[in-house]
Amino acid sequence: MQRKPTDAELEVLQILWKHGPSSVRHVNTELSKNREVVYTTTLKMMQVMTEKGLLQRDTSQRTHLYEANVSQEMVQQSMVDKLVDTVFQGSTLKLVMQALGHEKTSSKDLEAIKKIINNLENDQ
Amino acid sequence: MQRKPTDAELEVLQILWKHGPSSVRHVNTELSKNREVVYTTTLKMMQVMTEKGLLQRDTSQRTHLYEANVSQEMVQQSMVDKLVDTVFQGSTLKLVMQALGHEKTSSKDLEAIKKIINNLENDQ
DNA sequence: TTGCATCTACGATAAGTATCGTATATATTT
DNA sequence: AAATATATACGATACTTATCGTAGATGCAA
Repeated sequence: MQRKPTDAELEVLQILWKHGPSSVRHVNTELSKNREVVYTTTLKMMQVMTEKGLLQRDTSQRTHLYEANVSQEMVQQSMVDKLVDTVFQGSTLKLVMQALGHEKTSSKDLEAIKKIINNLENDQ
Repeated sequence: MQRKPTDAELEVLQILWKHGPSSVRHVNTELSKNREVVYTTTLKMMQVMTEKGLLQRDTSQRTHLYEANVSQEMVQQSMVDKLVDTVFQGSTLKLVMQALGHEKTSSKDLEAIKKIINNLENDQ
């Protein structure tokens, strides 16, 4: 895969995953809901991300349309893998324990997780 | 908290968490098991980490002793929180699903997680 | 006590990240 | 058509990260 996305790049990806192909203007407007960003900063970032292969763009119109060129699932997985690797000694169990132990997870969510575990166990 | 540790800094922290207060020489030797690092690179990094507050050091001897100034649990938690925030839309459930769904988790581990969930449920 | 080994301090550098200003082209409005 | 708004392109800059070389101090061994 390409180099892992930076934090700022992840913000852009989130927006594109959610909204699909978008103009720089749109992404910038969305970003601006959280923090102050100048338009050309967003533009430049998206251009760089395109060079890196994280995005692809349609330049057939004056207003270019960008879309994510990596799937959310792949990025999620590679970031989880990396986290497990670097701070949980390779143990997914430790990660899950830490995640569940601290966060206030709803009982509905806990049930959902149990269901997943049961499915996994039946698969084996 | 202080700024989040970089990847290279995490490697150093891992070693200090595992071995306790250590000399630069020791950390460098450990790091060198994975990749090539020049001694002064490790030294410089640990000096910078000390400035950042990630480490503290005892300079009473010629060979300084460094130890982690942040706990493994806190770093783990803040990294999990951040991951949940930036790529799982704030949903711990999604993170856990992704982690369990992909990794081949042993049935012993799965049982352990179920036990944790049961404990959490009883607490509520 | 002279020389070798080992330590810290410090500066330089290269690469990557994030930010923004200016220039220029293209629409749109008046 | 002229003025205004909106796009992209591109370069400059400041910061951070990672890396390493050199210098100088300190300890130890021959």
